[in-house]
Amino acid sequence: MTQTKPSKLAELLRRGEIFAVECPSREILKHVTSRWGVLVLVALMAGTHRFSDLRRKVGGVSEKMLAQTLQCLEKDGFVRRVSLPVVPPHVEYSLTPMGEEIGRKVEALADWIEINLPQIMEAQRGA
Amino acid sequence: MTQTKPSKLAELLRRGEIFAVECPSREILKHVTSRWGVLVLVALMAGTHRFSDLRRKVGGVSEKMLAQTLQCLEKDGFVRRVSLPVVPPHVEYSLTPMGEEIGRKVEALADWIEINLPQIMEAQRGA
DNA sequence: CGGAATCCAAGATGATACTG
DNA sequence: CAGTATCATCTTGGATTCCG
Repeated sequence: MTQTKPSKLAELLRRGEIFAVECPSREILKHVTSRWGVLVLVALMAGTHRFSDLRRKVGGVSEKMLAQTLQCLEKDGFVRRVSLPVVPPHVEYSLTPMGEEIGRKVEALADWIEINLPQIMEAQRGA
Repeated sequence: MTQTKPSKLAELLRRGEIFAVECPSREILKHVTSRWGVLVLVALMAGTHRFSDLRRKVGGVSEKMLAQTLQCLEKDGFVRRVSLPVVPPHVEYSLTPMGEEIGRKVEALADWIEINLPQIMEAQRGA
């Protein structure tokens, strides 16, 4: 394997690996585009939230799924978890720099859908 | 219902309805961010594909899920299906103008992940 | 070739109860 | 408050088979 250090350009040209079954990107994509992952990222784009704040904001999420989603996003390096050692417990969640970057992409997608919802609904009927 | 025609600005400011359980956007978001929805949209960004082309390109997808995903995206108005009445059957799938728009958002997300995968993997270990 | 239909395994999600 | 643990359920996804 004569493998030179992959340049930024090479990486940019390497598109399409997501189509491969074993591509690690698929896992990340799965986390980020999961039912609650999307909403949590968008919610955190507005700033730091406590666990219960997020639970209230993201309608319909259960404690279990919120905790699980947050742990997952934290492990991927998108979410920062700060636990203040007080009683009662106080835990703050915010986006890391990477989290903000990917959050922008996700938010762009969500916003597009919200804005174009009328056209989409129309297309659904019209077709 | 004294409902004035919602201005573009009003729509832009209406962010956050996705957080509501009953928001219709959630359904669309679900279709678009589904396991195979993302990959099909990105695949179709490269141009028209036949069913079996997509099946080959999108690694790991079963016939059932591909068909289901395509129908769903077609109903939402993102995918155009053209069936040529020949034998053997020949069916072409492509993106509608709306599909291209949302496809760009999805692709941007997928590309970001692929490009930043090294950093993500590093963060996973480092954290 | 491009599906539709069926059956079944696996994983995601939810309600509830409990804990530091 | 911020979770964890457990169990029940509901949805996804895949293998297979059949059809125009």
